[in-house]
Amino acid sequence: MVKKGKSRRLSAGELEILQMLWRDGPVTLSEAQCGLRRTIGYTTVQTRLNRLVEKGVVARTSQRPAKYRAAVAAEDVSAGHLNLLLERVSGGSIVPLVAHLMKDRSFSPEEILALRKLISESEYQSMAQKPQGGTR
Amino acid sequence: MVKKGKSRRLSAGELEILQMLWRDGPVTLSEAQCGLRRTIGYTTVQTRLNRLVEKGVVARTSQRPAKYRAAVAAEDVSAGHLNLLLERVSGGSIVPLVAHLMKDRSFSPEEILALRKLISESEYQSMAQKPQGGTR
DNA sequence: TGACGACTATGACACACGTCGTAATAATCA
DNA sequence: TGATTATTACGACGTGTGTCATAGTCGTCA
Repeated sequence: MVKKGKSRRLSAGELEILQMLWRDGPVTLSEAQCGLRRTIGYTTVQTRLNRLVEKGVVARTSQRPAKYRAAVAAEDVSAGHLNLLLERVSGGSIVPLVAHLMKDRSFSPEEILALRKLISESEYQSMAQKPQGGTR
Repeated sequence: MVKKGKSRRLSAGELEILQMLWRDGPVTLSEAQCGLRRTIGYTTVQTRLNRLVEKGVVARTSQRPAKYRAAVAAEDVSAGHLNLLLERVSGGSIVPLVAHLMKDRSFSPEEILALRKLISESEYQSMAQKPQGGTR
């Protein structure tokens, strides 16, 4: 189990780095710099990466051109942020959040299907765990 | 039209204040202090609120016991954060995000229904318009 | 109208972040 | 092996945020 302990906050800029790490996998410093959308100084990237390492969310190899890789899963971080958002804004219910996500956006048939599947599965789970509703 | 312009970042602590404002409506400073989960200093709340006012996300009346109220809608802020999260973590597709939202959570039949309805509506929209996408 | 308490303005301090420059160290190659 | 280049370590600076103290202002009531 990863030592999450303090569950430090990650700032927007740190997420920016992490995002690239998730997308591109382990990279060296120079690769990291190129991988970013914006161009920021080489040592700036270095500093950010180092701070991320100190926080334990990024790991670094000791080979000479050191490689950096994300040490936390994107899902974990996003889940944390999502839950926070959920609590803060929707009072815990996901429906308004999903509504917002779907608003002004169009989806492929595959996505529609995937979403339907998610709901069906969740419904099934609910019935299995709380079987007081009986067959309806 | 509200001057949103820069759409400044809101920190976690600022969201904490905003959240209370959304929940409790216009409050005075002392009410605000009581309204927070944690107990923090009176003048700390004052400072935070003032900074929020400077940023334009909170409005303040000029009556003597000044009342503070949120000047941005919860939906706006949440939408902004959501889109960011979406871009950063799911590469733009909402399916993984929704999957995460639904994981380890159970829903009432009403919620299931609401979610289904959302999907159906979205599906209908897609078929009706067949647009070249791009919610720019 | 003067005192008391509530409200407000202002300033201060520490720490986290974003940004980078410069010095030190390792790798490479003629 | 010495010079050149890539990589790394370290430090610095400004701004934003979280935290609060203190002093000034206003309202109210005896």
